[in-house]
Amino acid sequence: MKKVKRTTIYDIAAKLGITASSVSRALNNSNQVNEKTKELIMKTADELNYKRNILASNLRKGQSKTIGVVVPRINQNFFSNVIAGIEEMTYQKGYNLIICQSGELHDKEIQCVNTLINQHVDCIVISVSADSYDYQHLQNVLDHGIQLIQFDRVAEELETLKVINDNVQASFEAVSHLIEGGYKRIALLEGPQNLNIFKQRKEGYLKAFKMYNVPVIEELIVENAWTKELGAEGTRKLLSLPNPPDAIFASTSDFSALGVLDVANDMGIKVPSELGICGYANESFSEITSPSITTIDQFSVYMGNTVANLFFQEIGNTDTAAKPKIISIKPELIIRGSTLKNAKV
Amino acid sequence: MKKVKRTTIYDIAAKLGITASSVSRALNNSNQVNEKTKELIMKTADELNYKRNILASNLRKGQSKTIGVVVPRINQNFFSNVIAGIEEMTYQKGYNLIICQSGELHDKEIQCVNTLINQHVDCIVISVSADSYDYQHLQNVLDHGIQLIQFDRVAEELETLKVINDNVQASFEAVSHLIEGGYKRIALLEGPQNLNIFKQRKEGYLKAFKMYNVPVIEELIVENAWTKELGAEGTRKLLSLPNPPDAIFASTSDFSALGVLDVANDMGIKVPSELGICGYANESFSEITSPSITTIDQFSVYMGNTVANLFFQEIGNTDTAAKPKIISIKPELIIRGSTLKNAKV
DNA sequence: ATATTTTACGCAATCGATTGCAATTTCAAA
DNA sequence: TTTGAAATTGCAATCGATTGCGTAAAATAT
Repeated sequence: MKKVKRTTIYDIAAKLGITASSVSRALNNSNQVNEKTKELIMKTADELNYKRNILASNLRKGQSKTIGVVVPRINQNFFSNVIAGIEEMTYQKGYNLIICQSGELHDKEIQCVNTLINQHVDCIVISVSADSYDYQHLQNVLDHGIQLIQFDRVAEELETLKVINDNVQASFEAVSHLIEGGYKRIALLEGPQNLNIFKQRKEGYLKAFKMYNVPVIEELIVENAWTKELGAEGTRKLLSLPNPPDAIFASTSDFSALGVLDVANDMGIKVPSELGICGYANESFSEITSPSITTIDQFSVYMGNTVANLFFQEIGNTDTAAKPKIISIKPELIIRGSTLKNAKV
Repeated sequence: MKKVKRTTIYDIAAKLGITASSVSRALNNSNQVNEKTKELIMKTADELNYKRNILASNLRKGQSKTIGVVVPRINQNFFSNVIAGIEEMTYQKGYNLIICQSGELHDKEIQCVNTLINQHVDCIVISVSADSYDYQHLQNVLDHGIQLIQFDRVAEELETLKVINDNVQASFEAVSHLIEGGYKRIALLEGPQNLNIFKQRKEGYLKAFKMYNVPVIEELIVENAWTKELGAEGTRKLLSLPNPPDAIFASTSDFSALGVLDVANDMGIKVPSELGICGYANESFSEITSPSITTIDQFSVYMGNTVANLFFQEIGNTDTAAKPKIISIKPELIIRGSTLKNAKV
């Protein structure tokens, strides 16, 4: 690659016999520079193919107009949607996004966060990884005076801005739907309980049982079943119980629900008449399985939008005493074939 | 958010009664600073919670250690996988990724590219949007001395580094598979022909016909059918022909193939016995439809890896005369139920 | 024509890290 | 003890843009 000397404001200034100050002011559309000169400068800048050096500009101004995003995996539907949603909003305002993936690893997450602090980003947006056990690195972000916004998977004990789904409610509605549909023995595939979201989904599950006065059966709760494979494994165990469940709520994801469906098919168990299945996240495929899978939509793109807007709202806000905001988005239960026990399909 | 004065190398220097020069050298692990002082500096830096200001560093060094990525949509499986693949490699080398989405719009794409030039990124990685009609903005990237890598959807006339799929070959194999499977009238759902990838897929389709000495039937080629809806629409037209096809190659995507499957199901046409279906891209759902859809895997994550590695390889290379490299990845035909005409399923 | 206010522009410092060159110190060889 | 080389450290310029302060020039008022 050939080294090209890029044109600076000094080049423009030299060509016009003026100072860089005026050029800078003109380019920033300051009103303390003559209209004629301004036009001239603009024209020359264009001719010389000038592009402002953001590094220099930001260094001087002490900001970076950059937002760092840390997610477990970029190529996971939910996260890529949230990122798309963030980008949509931030792009308009001239902000850039730096994206990192933690790969669900605590150490890598720490590295990512430190990288972003180094970059002097104006804000860090994060959804913590599954094996995060402490949050010193997030506290560190705050100590550096960097705005921190957590979304979806959040460390609740940290007082930061948060954008979350109301997992309890969603889960509650899903299980209520199963109960009302006539299912009697409803199993739960749960995720790592150190993640708030999975804890909340379990909470919603239990809440529904309480509400409908149905006793909870411990053996129907399967830990750590948050992939397709683990979901399938859990299902096999459940279905070979002397008294197997007649519905399974795969609270971790649609992938896990897919595992359930696979096993049911293998074992010749009819869905939804003999076994109801409910997933979580409204992955695109959940609509096209047969039967299609009842699931919960999290409005992920909208969630991204919300995160971005929250940030912009806060930078305008100098009130130190303001309490950290928590925005909760209500997910929506999407009822499909897999939970329609009594319907004629 | 409270304003926090961040510690600089001058703070460290002052505390130790030495110069910033030495601090800088120590932090860069230069060997022209005494081991003892170095240790002391490191320790103090740590105590003061020092983080290097990358803006200043990069400004001075005239680089940004940042790679810009422009894709039509972040939250599209293929692209988010490529991005994940790029990130995997670049992260290790201390590079950051700035992500933009063009939304398939030419103008937004230009804006994105300009933003990235402003940012003084070291490299721009791009997959052009569907309605791009000229490539002045890409030429502009080169004129600024910024490395440019195109992937998947590329402007062929521009001499840049490219990482592509061998679409012709993949398409050829897919259609050959259909022909050999006993399908006689094979239709093509094609995408916008201004995108090289779709042109190539059509080429592969035609090539297979030639190879097997099968005449091409123009009425079986449907333009611009690259979403699920358009795919469905095209399929309806095709199947209502006096002499309908017995196989459809949805060369644009699995989504389009899904549209085909839906219509076939609606019309009571049996897949694969009465109608064969082949998609493109190996979306996760293609495996779980019934029947599962034969498709083509593009090794998207690997493609991202390749892009990143290509970049790192090139920055070491000062040879101006070197010709731009084109790396072609061979996709793989994944045969599934939807094209097994004669198999007993 | 003179005084006063605007307007437009220049000067020079600043943001924080890096680096070529010079100066000083250290240490071993003569 | 002197000398020369090597190892450390300091000085000061630099990257490019921004901005407070000051001044000259132009515009307005007296």
